[in-house]
Order: sequence, then C-alpha cells, then structure tokens
Amino acid sequence: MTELSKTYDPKAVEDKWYAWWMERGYFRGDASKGGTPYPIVIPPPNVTGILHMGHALNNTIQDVLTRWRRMQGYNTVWVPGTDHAGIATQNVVERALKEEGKSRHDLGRDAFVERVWQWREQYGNTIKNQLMRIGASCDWERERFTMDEGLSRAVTEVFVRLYEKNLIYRGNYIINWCPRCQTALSDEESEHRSVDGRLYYVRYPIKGGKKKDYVLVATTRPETLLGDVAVAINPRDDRYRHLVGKEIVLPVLHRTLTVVEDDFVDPEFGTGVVKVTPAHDPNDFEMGQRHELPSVNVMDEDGYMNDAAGPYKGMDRFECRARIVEQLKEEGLLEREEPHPHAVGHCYRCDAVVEPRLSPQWFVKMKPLARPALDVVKEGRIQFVPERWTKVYVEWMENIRDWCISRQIWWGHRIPVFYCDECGNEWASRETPDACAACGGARIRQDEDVLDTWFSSWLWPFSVFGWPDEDPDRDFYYPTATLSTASEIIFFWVARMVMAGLECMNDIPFTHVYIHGTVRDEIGRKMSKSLGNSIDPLTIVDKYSADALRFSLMMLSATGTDVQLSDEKFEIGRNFGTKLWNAARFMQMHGATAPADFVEPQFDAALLSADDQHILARLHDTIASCTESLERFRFNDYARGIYDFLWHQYCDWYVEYSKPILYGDDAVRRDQVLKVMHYAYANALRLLHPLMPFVTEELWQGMGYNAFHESIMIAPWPEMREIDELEEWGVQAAVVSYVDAKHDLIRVARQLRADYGLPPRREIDLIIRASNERNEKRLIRDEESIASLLSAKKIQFDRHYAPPKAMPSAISQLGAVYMPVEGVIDVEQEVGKLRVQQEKVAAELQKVVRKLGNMDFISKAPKHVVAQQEERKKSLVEKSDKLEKLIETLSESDPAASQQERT
RNA sequence: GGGCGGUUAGCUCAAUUGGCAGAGCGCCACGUUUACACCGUGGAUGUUACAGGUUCGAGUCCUGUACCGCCCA
Repeated sequence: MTELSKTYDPKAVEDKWYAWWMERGYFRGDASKGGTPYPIVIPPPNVTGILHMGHALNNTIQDVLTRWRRMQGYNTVWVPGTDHAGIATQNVVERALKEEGKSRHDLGRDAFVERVWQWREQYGNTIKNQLMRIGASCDWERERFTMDEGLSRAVTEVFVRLYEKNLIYRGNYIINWCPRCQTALSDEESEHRSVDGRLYYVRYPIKGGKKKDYVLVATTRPETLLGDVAVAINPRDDRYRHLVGKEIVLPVLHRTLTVVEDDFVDPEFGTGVVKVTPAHDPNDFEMGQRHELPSVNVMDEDGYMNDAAGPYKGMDRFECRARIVEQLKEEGLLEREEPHPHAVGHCYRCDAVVEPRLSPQWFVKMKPLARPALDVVKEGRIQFVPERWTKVYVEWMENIRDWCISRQIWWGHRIPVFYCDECGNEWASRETPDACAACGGARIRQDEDVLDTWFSSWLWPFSVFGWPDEDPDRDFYYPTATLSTASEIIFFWVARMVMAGLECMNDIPFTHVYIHGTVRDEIGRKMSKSLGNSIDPLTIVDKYSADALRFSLMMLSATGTDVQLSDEKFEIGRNFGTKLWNAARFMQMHGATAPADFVEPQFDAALLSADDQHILARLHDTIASCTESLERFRFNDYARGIYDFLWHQYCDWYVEYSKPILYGDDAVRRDQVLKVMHYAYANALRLLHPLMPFVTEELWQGMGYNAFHESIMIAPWPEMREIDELEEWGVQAAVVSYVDAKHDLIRVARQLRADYGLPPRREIDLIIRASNERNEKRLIRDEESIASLLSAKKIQFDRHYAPPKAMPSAISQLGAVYMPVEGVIDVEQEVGKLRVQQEKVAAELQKVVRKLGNMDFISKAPKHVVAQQEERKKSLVEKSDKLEKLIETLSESDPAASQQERT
C-alpha cells in the first residue's frame, strides 16, 4: 500500500494506467478462451474525424458496457476502427492540393489515391489517440479500416453477389447531385432543410392563342423551365379540361410543350398546373416515363447551365434563376411571386444545395433485403433501446427506396464492374481481369465510379471479423451484442447493417441497438463546428480528467434523452473523483491493516454494529441497483446509484460514524470498522470502475487491493447478496431500519442546533426520551457515535424524561430529543415552531385519514397500499401526539423560572 | 403535410407496473473540523404547460389545445 498523495492528479495517472492495461493485454478479446461472448463493434468514426462530445458520449457508453461485462466474466471484445469517409476525405485532400495550386486531375487518379493514403498515414490516427485518452478499452490489435485489404475484399464480394442476384443494377435516374462535390448522393445524404424560397407564377402562352390565352404555372425553380417538355394537369380537374390537346409555348426558349394529364398533379397546389421537367425533378421524371416524354438536361455537373439552356449557357444555376425571373418580368410573363418556405436538400458533407440530376448510377434493390430485416425487428430478435425507435426503423424499412451507391469520386472502393469495348460485355468480378470474360478481348475497362462509404460500413459487424474468409473469431463473436449509436445513423447504417447481416451471414448483426441522445450546448442547440458551440472533450480531459468527462456525461444522460452540456457540468465528475480520493486517504490514515478479503469477508456476526450492518445492506442494495441499471441501459441511474452510495451513504454516514472508533483505542472495534470499510469501499470501487476507470485503478493499486486481483479491470463484478444471505453474515433487516431511524434522529437534533444558532463545533448536552425500551438500548449502544455526530458532550437517556423548564426539543421516530441550552428560550417562538410542524403533520394526517375513510379506497386499492397508509397513519398520529405533548409542556412551563435561573 | 419526442424547483434533469413529487447545480445561514472548501451542517423553493376525461387514487393513462425540438415528405 503506497501512500496516496494529498490531491489526485489525473494527468500523472491516466496515461500510465492506459499503457499498463495495454501492456497486460486486458483489452484483448480471445475467442479461443470460450465462455459467453460479449462483442461490440465501434461505429467507425471518419478517418478525418476528431473526437467531439457525441463521440465521447457514445464511446463512454460502449466502454462502460464493455468494462462491466468484462468484469462479469464475459468473453468481451470491443473492435475499433475508422471508415474511409469517401467524400469527406477526398475533400480534405483536395483542399490541401489546392493550397499547392493543384487539382486532383493534375495528379491523376492513381497519384491522387496515393496522396490520400499518405494523408491517412499522417493524420488518420487522431481519433484513435483521442479514444485512448478517454479510456476506451478497445482491442486495438483488431483495429480495422474500411479500405483495408480484407474489408475491401468483403465489399467486392458483396457487390458481386448482389450483382449476380440482380439486386444491384445500373440505371439512368434522377438522383441527388452535389454540384460542389460533383458526385451523386444517396437520399439519406441529402439533408432537407427549410428555406425561405419564392413561388413564381409564370404565364405559359397557348400556342396559336391570343395574348390573353395562357396557362399559369407555379414553380420554385424558374431556371428549370429551360428543361420543360410539357405542362401537366390533374385529369379530374375540370378547370383545365380545355387545355387537353393544346400546345403550349415555353417562355424564353419558345419551344413547344405538350399537355399531359396525370394523377400526380395536386389541384390544390399553386394553380393546379405544373411544368414538367423530367431531367431535373424526380416526380417529373416519373411523369415523363409515364407519358414517354423526352428529357432535356440543361445543367452541367458543376451546377452551371449547358448548351440546352440557350442564352443562359455557362451561367451559375442561381444566377440563372435571377436572370430568368428578370426576363419573365420584362416579357410580362411573371404574373406574381410569393414567399414560399419549403424544404431543400443540402449536401451532408459540404452543405451545397443538392440538385436533382438525371444520370446513370448504380443502385441496390432494397425491397428484397428489407423484408427479412423488418421481420427480425418485429419479432424482437433485435431490440431498440429506447423502444420508440423501432417505429422509425420499421417505417423507413416499409417505405424503402433503392439505394444509390455510386459516387463520382476517386477515394473509395472502385466498382468491380468491367466493360469490354470489343463485345460490349459487362460483368462484375472479384478479381481484376486481364481479358473479357465473354470474348476474351483485351480492350476492357473498369467502371470509373467508387462505392458509397456506407456500402463498406454496412458490412462492419462481420467484415471486421474476417468475412468472407473462414474465421473462428467470427463464429464465436458474431452476432455482436449491443450497437450504440445516434439516431441520425439509424437509416444510414443500422438498418443497412441488419440487411447485410441477414443477407451475408444469415443472422442478425447485433441483438440490441442503443440509441443515445444528442449532445447540446447550455442553451439547447446541437453542438456543431459551424455554430462554434462545441466543447472539445480533450479540453475537458485536460481540465477535469477523463473520468470526470465520462462520469458527468453518464450522470446527465438519461436513457436516450438529449444532454445539455456546459463546462461547469464536468465539475460533478471532478468533485466526485476528489471525494472518492479523500475517502481513501481517510482510510489509509487510520491504519495499514491489510484489507479484508472483500469477496468472502467472513464477518464475525457478533462484532457487527448496527451501522456496520446498515452500510453492508446499503452496499448490496447498490450492487443490485447498479447491475440492474446497466442491464437496462439506464446509465444515469447507474451513475447516480454509485454516486449516492459513495457520497451519501459511505462518506456522509459510515465514515462519520467510524471516526470516534478509529480515533479511539478499542483495537477490536477499530479492526472491525476497517474491515467493513475496506469491504464496502473495494466493492464500490469495482462498481464504479466501468465509469471512472482511471481513478478506480489508481485507488485499487494505492489501497493494496491488487493483492487479490492485480488490476481492478479484471476483478470480478460485485455479487449481490440477498437480505437472507446477509442475515447469515449478521445483518438484520430490523437493525438496518433502526439505523435509518437513527439518522433521522440525528438530522432532527442537528436541526435543533441550527435553529438555535449553535455553531457546529460547540458542544452541547442532550436528553433523549426514547419511544421504547428496545430503541433506548440500541441508542445507548450507539451513544459514542451519536454524540460525535451531534457534537454532544453528554447524552442522557431517560424514557420518562419531563423537562423541568421550557426547552428546545424535537421529535423523531425513535423518540424525543431535548436540548437544554443556557439562557432564556423564547417559549412563544418555540411553541410557534412546533405548531408549524404540528400543522404539517395534521395536514398529512388529514389526507391519510380521508383516504382510509373512503370505502372505495379500502375495497379497491391493493392490500399492501392500504396497509402502507394505515402504517403511515399510525406514525403520523404518534408524531402528532408527541408534538402535542411537547407543546403542552412548553406552554405550561414558567418563563419566569428560566429567567431566574439565568441570573 | 405525416411521424416522434419534450414541457416537473431559479437552471439542468430524475420519478419502475398509476400509490408519500426527488437529485445535482445555484440560492440563504452557519462552519476552516484532526479525509475532503473540488468540503461539512442546516434551510428555502412546485397550480408537474393548459383544458377536459378515466380512476378509490394521475407527473404517470385517454382526448383536445398551446409552445419547443427532431425526423421524414
């Protein structure tokens, strides 16, 4: 046992223990050891990522689960890694190139990809190191990257399989296009945000008609009229029957448009007539298909207008919008415009306004994959926590649309599809072929596109375990246990993993999905880089310690609800760590006795005092509640449970109780107290370890508990003993309740002291009139500690005490407390105080009496509730009587007498 | 437009199957006490958003309203 320093210095400790844990290989998962597996795969952060509070929260959750299950003896593994974040990473490297005045095209594809790898070598470990700083017990030997050779093979394998099953196809459709990143996006990657747009009402002249013959069309994107091929009306809309068969003149370009009838048109929206632009709107595209309309694409991939835009060629899309509006005005074709807030898609990577664009892309056919993924959730084989997310998942699955997986970038898994320029063959291949699979021709080329990053992430729960190769680890660790993530990721990732798991492994990827809340700032805004309101977790680690960061996050986040953070919130964790530390120092000061065996402590029942029994019972309550809270993903209840035990049970009561004994000279009692203390403390440390790994390890070592288990990390999780088992140790339930009542008595007496403005240290005399003989005996046995807790010089026990004069007094469950004070007491004031108490009791009593007088209550409420109320009535009546008696005694006493005494 | 969540002490949030509304911070008073001022002791603070309903009993269940947030179109 080394002496603990006066204050806890996390900086000196955290790196040391992390390195030691690594060295001892505690994080390593070893399938060959068997047992019950408890695997978690990390939601892979972007390789470009730096740790933000959301990561800190999510990874603390995973670490708590992992460390807890590891202590419980599960064969645990937490697999870490990063994903290659195609668009984001390419953007980062392109930005760096731009500084050098180069573009990726200057380098060429191979050199550019090489450059990204270099970047990754240099900067890709940032988040890994940060996870280590917060104590994440990942098995780093298993660290994976989605662009690794093995994981890339998994991607190719899945692509080829799905291609061969016709579940992957290529087609010309409207997709979400980011003109800045110049790539297609999936529907999920286009984030809809409300924008203050305008709705423009444009006159489209009827061909051959007079000037007043026109149809009025409403649009939010006037620039797309350049690509119009028709106007559409609802076939049931009588207002426009006359248009059928007419031809319409497109403003600006004067092309001829047809009129089509389509149920899709909502007669209520705008004028009930819509322009049809198949190349620039998904609904119009479908209408175009239905009516065999041509598509006119008027925009290039960079968001500038192309040849088809005629005079507007070469103009930016927004500039073009403004100019078209101007021209329409000039020509008298803009009837009116009105404000029109509507949702507009934005690129989730660069925030540019997404442009619907007709282009050839690769898609995954989702319906066949979704069906089984829906079943496993509906059957409860996969459970969401909190449960409400099930519905979100189910609804998305039921309305699933095909997944656009091709991206027009260079960093990522290149689509393993090959084309033969000789025979036109197209095929998917696991290997890079030398010749055409059909004609043997050598003029073959690979598809230029790469795959969506999520196309590799959705394989993560099994690709990290070596799939598609045979792998004993995968047999053991798949399916994984819990997936912890944020709600934004349910569609992107969780849902797709379930589909991939069922498709490739024929089994679910995890049994539980824990959806944690969103981290917000102190005024409730989501933390984001652009708002600049983020709190950097590493700054918090430096300022308050990793344990404080972890503890505060868990304490504040009720299951799945959002967390509002500010710097000061981390003081909770820091203060708690300090409290813990000082409790250990206190124990250490009081003797170098070797700690008792805290697993099978073998207490001598005869030696257990009431307070010993009480703290043991409370400890086991806490073990039960912490364990249950963790099983139910109730992390804040877990944090609160151990916090309350250590601070309010152990430190506030037991340590205070122990002081007279430890400072006294009864060696047997001293040993007993220390034995109980160490037992309780060592167990509490273990309960706390998953949450505050560093300080608990430091204390484990510092207190010498390593004699039993060399590290707290591998010490067993405390085992809950039922009360009957505790009874065998000598813990009696009745005694435990007595101690609760004694605490109440002490509180009441302290209040008395405070009411009379006595400084805490000033010693007083007390008289206790116990309510019965049994309680009196118990109290007498505890006299020393009661006196110490109340700074009483002397306590007189007298079951028939009648105060000779007016005297401050109070009532507790165990009896009345009298405090003889020097000098006059204000009888009136004292009586007044008691009357207030009496009124409160009377009010309560009245409520209870009314309840018990209600026949409906007696007959309909469960028996135990009625019994509870009767018990309550009894104790209230008692209390009321005692108060009444006190008031009487006081009122009868002669103030003059005490006046005399004073002189 | 559809869906989900929220509204409880000054602030941030708890409250299991409906059964005595709690915690942390902050506030007030006292206190440097020989583990800890990152502390101790005591105290004050509630129309549980609003309006109905069900029930012996509602913060909790039902209906509606208002406001806030998120997701999807």
